[in-house]
Amino acid sequence: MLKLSKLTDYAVVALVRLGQKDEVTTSPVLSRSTGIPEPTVAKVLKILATQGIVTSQRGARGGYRLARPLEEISIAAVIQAIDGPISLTTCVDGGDCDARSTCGLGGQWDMVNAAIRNALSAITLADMKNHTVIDRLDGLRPPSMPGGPAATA
Amino acid sequence: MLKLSKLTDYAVVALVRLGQKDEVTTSPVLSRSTGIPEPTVAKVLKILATQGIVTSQRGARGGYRLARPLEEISIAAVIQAIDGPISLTTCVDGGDCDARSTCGLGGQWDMVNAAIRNALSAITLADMKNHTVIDRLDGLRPPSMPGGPAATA
DNA sequence: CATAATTGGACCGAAACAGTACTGTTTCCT
DNA sequence: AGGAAACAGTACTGTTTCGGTCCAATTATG
Repeated sequence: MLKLSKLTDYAVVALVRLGQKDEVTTSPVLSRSTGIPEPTVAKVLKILATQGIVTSQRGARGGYRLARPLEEISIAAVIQAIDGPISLTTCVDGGDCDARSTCGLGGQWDMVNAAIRNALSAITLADMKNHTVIDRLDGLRPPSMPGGPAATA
Repeated sequence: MLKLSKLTDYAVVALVRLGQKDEVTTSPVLSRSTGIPEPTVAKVLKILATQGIVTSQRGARGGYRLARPLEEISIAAVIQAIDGPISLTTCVDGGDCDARSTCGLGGQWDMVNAAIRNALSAITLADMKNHTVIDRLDGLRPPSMPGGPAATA
């Protein structure tokens, strides 16, 4: 369905919440303030810690803290941290595409991937809080749609 | 992994192949010329037919034909035909997002969805054959990256 | 030094997906 | 008119991935 996992959704919510206070926060606290089930939010934070999105402090009085301010964390970074690399097809690099010869289109999907990555990299977590990104999104639209081909979508 | 289904990949390959000849083509022929297993390519074409991407001719000497030229079929249209609507989160419209109150960010995901849809609508199947889309993709990049926030991805 | 609190990593069940097979309907050719 | 070819629809099965849970490693505190 081209939808990202629910974990990623949780991650964004948790990260935005984390960005509101610049202090270490534990999983239980984050669970209560976001409504996300405690084990789940713990898992999400764990993954984000390994990816360097948040820093972790183990032991008593431990918790999590944003590694960077919200403005410097793109949606693409979060998605890549949780869901893995953004590559729409398996036959991008080193994939097991055995029909490469008959397929006709060599690696044209990379182009599509790049387009999506661009769109996702332009939106930061800070933008998810306020609506200030809309102006910038207008700039993302193609300057002219020759003949109006893609009007189907 | 934010990857689209393999069926969609097959669909693009089959459609591009269909666009090379303006004549009805059967599933077996398409299977041989693309390397996609016959039952699978048949399934894909069936779905595409119901979505109006291709037209079908039943009976002997039947087969499939593009409903529109490749230039007028966007990647987004194909993805939506196979994988369903492009909506990254379940809490977009009428979703079962029960944490809407504590979630903080209302429906900010719609913005992200729109960005992706834009990127995907700007690429047509014809672009998948030739590399001519690159110029237009440059236009998709945000005009200015203030402070370079999303440089992470 | 012992204890409690908290993260880190491994495990397991469930749901969605890809792929396949079968049956029915329609159309062309003989 | 009869048979063959090809699409249409449905149902089934194996696999993968996702979401969630549990136990072990680590550290501050008293």
